[in-house]
Amino acid sequence: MSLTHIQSFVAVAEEGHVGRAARRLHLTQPPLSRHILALEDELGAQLFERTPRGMRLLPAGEAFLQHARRILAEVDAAVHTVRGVGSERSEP
Amino acid sequence: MSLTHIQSFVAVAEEGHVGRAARRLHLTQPPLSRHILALEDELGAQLFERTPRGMRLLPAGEAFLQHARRILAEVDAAVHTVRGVGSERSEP
DNA sequence: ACGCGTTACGTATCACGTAAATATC
DNA sequence: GATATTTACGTGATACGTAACGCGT
Repeated sequence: MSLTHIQSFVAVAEEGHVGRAARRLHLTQPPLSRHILALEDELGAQLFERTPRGMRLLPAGEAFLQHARRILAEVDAAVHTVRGVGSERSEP
Repeated sequence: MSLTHIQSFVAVAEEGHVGRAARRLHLTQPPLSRHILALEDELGAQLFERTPRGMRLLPAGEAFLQHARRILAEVDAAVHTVRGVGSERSEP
């Protein structure tokens, strides 16, 4: 499991479409599709239903989405916090 | 930034020692040391003070540690949740 | 036939481990 | 000189993109 895979998952979940998500992430479809397959394989559960129109979240996917968003938010918070603390050298 | 780097950081923070953390992670020192350096580079802040006895957390490192633990806990929760939901196929 | 996701495959990048270097006591 | 981290360097694994495929409408 990697943060990249999680970001990919969230993008596909939000777009409901691998192609659009790929463009949003500045990536091509195949690697993005592989991210999702790797996640599903690692979790041992199908996260999306493949329809002719795109990708629909399954219950397991909805559950994962909530955690995925919190993970990414926490990573963001970590970065901002450290950058804040890190710049506290000598106050101007 | 990767989950591996974050795990490495937590291990070093807890052990205060790259060598011990490396053994705990079943890894050698060099890659582990590089994980920390990569994190510090990416965050633009020094996380540890290098002493002859090992590694001591700096304020920025302490701040990051809290977030790091929450990230890893959230990842764990995500995995367990999905595995739980995923096994709800047809109840036995 | 079209639009979607996936698989095949070749190449560039990344990440490891062994070995050597650097630094502090 | 011993113990700690870090850099050098060679090799195996990863991950991308292009192209070809499979499937349903």
